[in-house]
Amino acid sequence: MISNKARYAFRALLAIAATPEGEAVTSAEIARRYNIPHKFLEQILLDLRKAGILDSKRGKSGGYVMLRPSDTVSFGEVLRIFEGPLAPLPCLSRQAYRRCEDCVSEAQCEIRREFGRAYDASRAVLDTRTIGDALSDTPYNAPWHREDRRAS
Amino acid sequence: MISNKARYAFRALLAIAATPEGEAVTSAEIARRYNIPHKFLEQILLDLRKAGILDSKRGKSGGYVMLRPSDTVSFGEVLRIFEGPLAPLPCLSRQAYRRCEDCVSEAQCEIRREFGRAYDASRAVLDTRTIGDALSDTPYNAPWHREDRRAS
DNA sequence: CTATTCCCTATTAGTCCGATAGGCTTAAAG
DNA sequence: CTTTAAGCCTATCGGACTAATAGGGAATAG
Repeated sequence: MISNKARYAFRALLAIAATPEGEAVTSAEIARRYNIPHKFLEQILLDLRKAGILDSKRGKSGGYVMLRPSDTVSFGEVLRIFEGPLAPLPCLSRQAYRRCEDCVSEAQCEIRREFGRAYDASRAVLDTRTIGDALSDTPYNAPWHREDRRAS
Repeated sequence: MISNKARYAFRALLAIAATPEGEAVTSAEIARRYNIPHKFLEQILLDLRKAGILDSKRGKSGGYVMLRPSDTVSFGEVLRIFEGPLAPLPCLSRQAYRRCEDCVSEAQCEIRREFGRAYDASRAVLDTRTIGDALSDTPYNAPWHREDRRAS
């Protein structure tokens, strides 16, 4: 299960990305629409701003807007901001690699192999799909349906 | 990241499943081989026994053996014993469904849709691959390579 | 100048993780 | 029948994290 914090972040991002260009959304408005504790949401939006995803305007008629285009912000990126590394094992994380103390041989570790597969599959979605995709409901091209055009 | 507890459980299961039929493995032996705190491991093996996956023999020359064949025990099943529901959102769990309080319309929820895809992809590995597969290194048939023989 | 909105930090209750501890029960070996 | 090696069971505990709550400070439009 992902944390409430991360889920609220997605809720807010989708709302902000869905509003017309140039128009700002306030934290209070988002909190009201989705029943999110207001002060809690403020912290979350602050994190998203510090991560360079949102921009904010203070004072009356202030609020939040996207800093980067919504189709450059993947679900994986946002998730990592609030949950840390997504890898199921420390030895599978690139950004936070650690050896497992109970591992005899990483190269032959069955646990690593199987969870590596699960992680790859999960990442194929999370690191590919963006907030923009989700909003426009761009059909998801699962790898097992995807025509791979890299080669030609 | 999965918990140490779950990782130790896999380590133990793989060790037990890999020993010749009829031969029991002691918790002390496993703890020594993999640097796992012994008393902690005991609790884990107890959980696996209560879940009907392992059988145990007490007293001198006792130990643990598989109760069910190792190729009927999936990674997903074991994971659920120690981590609870694997679904990334409460509204995606069949065994522990809960509505998200910040959700306006579940049917149109973009978060649910995208995480549903990630969950499906992950489950395609975790609920398919078994301890037995992992030991024999049965090649993983990713869905995007798999020949589907259901229809004919 | 005032209302509105974002910005920042501290605190807190509760839960979970990762062990550690201590003793009880069972059973094979001598 | 005693010893010894195993599993069985419950309690406890420090530390980290989650999900808020709280209280104000700073900027800015009108």
